Amino acid sequence: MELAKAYEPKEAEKHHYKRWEESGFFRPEIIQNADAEPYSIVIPPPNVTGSLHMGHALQHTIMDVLTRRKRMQGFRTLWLPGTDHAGISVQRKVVEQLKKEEQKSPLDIGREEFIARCWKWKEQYGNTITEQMRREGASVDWTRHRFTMDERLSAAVRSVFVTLYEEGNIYRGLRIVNWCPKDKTVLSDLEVKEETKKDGKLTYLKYPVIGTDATITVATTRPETMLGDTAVAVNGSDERYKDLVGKTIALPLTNREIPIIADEYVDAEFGTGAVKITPAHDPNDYLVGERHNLEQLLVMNMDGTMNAAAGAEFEGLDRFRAREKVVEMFDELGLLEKVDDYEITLPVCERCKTIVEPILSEQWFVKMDELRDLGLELSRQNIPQFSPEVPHAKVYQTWLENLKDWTISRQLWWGHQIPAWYDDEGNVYVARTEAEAKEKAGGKELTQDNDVLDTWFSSGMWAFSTFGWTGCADTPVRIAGSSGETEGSRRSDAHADKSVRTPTDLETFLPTDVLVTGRDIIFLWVSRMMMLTKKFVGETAFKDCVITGTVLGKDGKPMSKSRNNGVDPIEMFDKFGVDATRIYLSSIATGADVKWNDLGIETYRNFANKIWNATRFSLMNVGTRASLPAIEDPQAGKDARVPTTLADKWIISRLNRTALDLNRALDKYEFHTAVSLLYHFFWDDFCDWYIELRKDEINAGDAEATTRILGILETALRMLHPFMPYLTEELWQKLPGTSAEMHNAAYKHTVGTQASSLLEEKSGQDARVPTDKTIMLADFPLGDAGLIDEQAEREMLAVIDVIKRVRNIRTEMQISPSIKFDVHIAADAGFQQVFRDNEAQILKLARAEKLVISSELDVPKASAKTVTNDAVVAVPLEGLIDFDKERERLATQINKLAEEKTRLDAQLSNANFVEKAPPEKVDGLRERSAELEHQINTLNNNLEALN
RNA sequence: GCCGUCUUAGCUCAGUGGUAGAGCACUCGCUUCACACGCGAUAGGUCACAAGUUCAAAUCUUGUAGACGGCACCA
Repeated sequence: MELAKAYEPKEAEKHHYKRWEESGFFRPEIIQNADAEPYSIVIPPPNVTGSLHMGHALQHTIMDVLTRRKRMQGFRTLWLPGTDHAGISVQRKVVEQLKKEEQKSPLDIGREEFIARCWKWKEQYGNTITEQMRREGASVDWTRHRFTMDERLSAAVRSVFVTLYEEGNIYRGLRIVNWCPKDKTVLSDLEVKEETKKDGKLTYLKYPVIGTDATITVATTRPETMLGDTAVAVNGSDERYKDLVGKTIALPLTNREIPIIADEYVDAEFGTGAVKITPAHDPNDYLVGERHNLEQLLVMNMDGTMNAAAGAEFEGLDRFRAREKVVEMFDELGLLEKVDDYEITLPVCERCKTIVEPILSEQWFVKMDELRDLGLELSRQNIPQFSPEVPHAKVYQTWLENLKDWTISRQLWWGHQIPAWYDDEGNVYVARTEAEAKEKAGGKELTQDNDVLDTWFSSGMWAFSTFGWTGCADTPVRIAGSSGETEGSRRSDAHADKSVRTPTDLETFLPTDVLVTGRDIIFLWVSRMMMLTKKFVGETAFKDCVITGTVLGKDGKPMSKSRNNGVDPIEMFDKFGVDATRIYLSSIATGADVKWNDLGIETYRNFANKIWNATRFSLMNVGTRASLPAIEDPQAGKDARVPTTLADKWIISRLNRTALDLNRALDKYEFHTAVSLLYHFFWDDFCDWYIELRKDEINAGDAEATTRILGILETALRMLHPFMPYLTEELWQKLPGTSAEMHNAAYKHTVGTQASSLLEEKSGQDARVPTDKTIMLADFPLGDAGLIDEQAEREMLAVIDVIKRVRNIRTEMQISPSIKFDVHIAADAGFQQVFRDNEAQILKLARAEKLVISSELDVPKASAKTVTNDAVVAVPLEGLIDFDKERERLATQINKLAEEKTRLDAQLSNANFVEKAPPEKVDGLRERSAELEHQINTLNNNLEALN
């Protein structure tokens, strides 16, 4: 069998995914074992407006690694994909499109038509990311793809809303909210970010006090809001203003009179100690206003212009223009005290960066007390278990403890319209459907609330709405809902006998096993999913939560369009291959930020090529052989052959050790450790040593050696598969002896039998009969501690040491690789045997002519000598040796050993150390010190012998 | 203001009480019959700084400096 000289990722990426998907390999239904333990992950649904970025690539890789490993282990595995309707993002796209193509505004075409356009947009452009996920190799079950505005998911949203409303956990109220004048919608606190403005101004305005000549000075960063002032507040204990409290101010530019009040909120030390109070435009002023029963005067429109209440001179002016004008007019009136430069941080809209206006507005809110307590209760039990735990567990809990009510209405059209209807008198009826609402209203004509729900309201239900929960009669309910006095579970009794029907997805896959996401949405999404799932299904949404780091641009800043420092994953796929990109992303420490660096990915491109070529080598002799014994799995009980050579014992030991460590690392979500283990096992142990050690036999066509290497390789490919699915499938397919018989027991007999009918029944699609073998369903190596052979590893190390020391002599003595020389080794009887048994290997890898093994060295003076932990090695170099160089070489080596010995001896001469350190530690050092002394003496003798 | 993270070889990053690691780059040598996306051999670090705890600190504690993140406030 001939393979190309270099791995061509695109070739492998072309056909495997389609086959996997069409064969139903991604579906949990393919499993034949009824008792298989489920393993499930729901994807953080990307925005339909989105296209794949590095953050997705990273998270998807992690999820796919987890999913593929569990699938190979025979779990009933589901990774559920989906997309989010992304309210504002889609709406903005469609508004832009409408303006550009038809010069129309949403109002021109009306709500219904606008929403139709949004759907159209979604159909047309919303698949970008799902197609890109196929390229990634993401093994998601596409037949279970969900969209947050799917009919059933929307029904679920309405159920949750209605229930929370009926419980009093959702209310409508007039509050100061974050308003984005550009998007013309309210934003939750989490959607508001901060921007520091160095050129801010603090303006000091003088207000005349009626009945006196005095003025009172207030400072403000938003002078235009003075038009809505309804009081000036001072601290009651502030001597300066004591006499003014209770007096009245003639508010300039208006003909209003406002009181001077005393309130503890005011800090006498700060500014002038007097604060203008604008209850309709500032959250703190709002609270002061409530305490003092002040009028809430709204002076701004929702588009950021001033309204009629601001006065005729200001009406219609943009808020920033009005600001200038207020200052100008105060100046003209002689009431402008001063304007100071002032660095200020302003709230801005997360998406459009427009300065957010705090404004009084009637909105819907979720009262978070009960939900918060549910979340906190879990959090105290370490649910979810964050990886990495620091700092997320603590930050998450602290955030929950300080949780405020959640503004859930949004002034958009695209989204879940709030299921609340109003009659002519303004009475509200909350119901799942308009019909229900009408019934409640006694048949009155109703109009539905114009607003839609925050996108995160529906995302927060993702863990259960995706599994079919609607909260309605048809919800596939859970059997033993622990909290479950929800509508859904109450209606469940009729179907509650699990034994007589197929368990629903909700029963099977919730709680999900792990959530993988970025830290930016821990509050927005993770927390809400935890709380809502607990409340409505009585379950933990997920047990573990892996928080990935951020892939930064080359400049160390987060990738963004404005910085133009983004790296497109698709470009990386094209340049280095999907598998190289995946395993590189996996090699980043969990949770750590990393600066993008093409060199990192190149490392793994090279690694992929190394794997390709190791396979190429392993297969080279296969084609010429008529028959080969079946390859066997070199794990306990799976390989009947007893390894005879040291190299075999050693590589089997290393393989099993690697598999054990690998699984341990993956269980702890330490993907970078896993990658490092695989990289070094494959490259160092397998390629650099094992292949080289057995090369001659393999080239000579030795059946045992050829089969053995294929067995090791095959197992390694399975370990690598979750990280590098395309490459490993491509190569595994080419290995002789691989077959569907090697699939995990849970998938045996899947091929061509039950699975196809099952698939057909479930998906309704033309499920092709999967007659082919696939590494995807092969057993994931777990490793066996019983096959770790400490002795073989020690002996192999001795052999490797000798080879390395001889190579070192060759290089240091500048002896051409083409020149062969004799090698003398002195060692104890045990190691003599080891070296004798591996003579051919040592000869080959040290490029030696002859090996002389004895208990005492007997070599001419003109020899280069060296020591290992287990042997003394000499290379007679008559005519080749440069004595000065050899002295230098020996001196360097002695120095190194002596340094170590000095350190150790210093420690050993410390009575405190000997007394207090663990005895095995002390003994270890003593042994090492003795060994070093021996080695140094040997080298010193050699050095003297040269003189 | 509060909470937290980071600072390790030229670069990008692992490690986290017991002799400092990787990849890449660098130096030297190899057209060795799987791979130059390769092979072999070197070199390179008082683990930001200071003090403390400990027999032992890069690792724990405190402080300092620099980089950064979250939350709150911002008259």
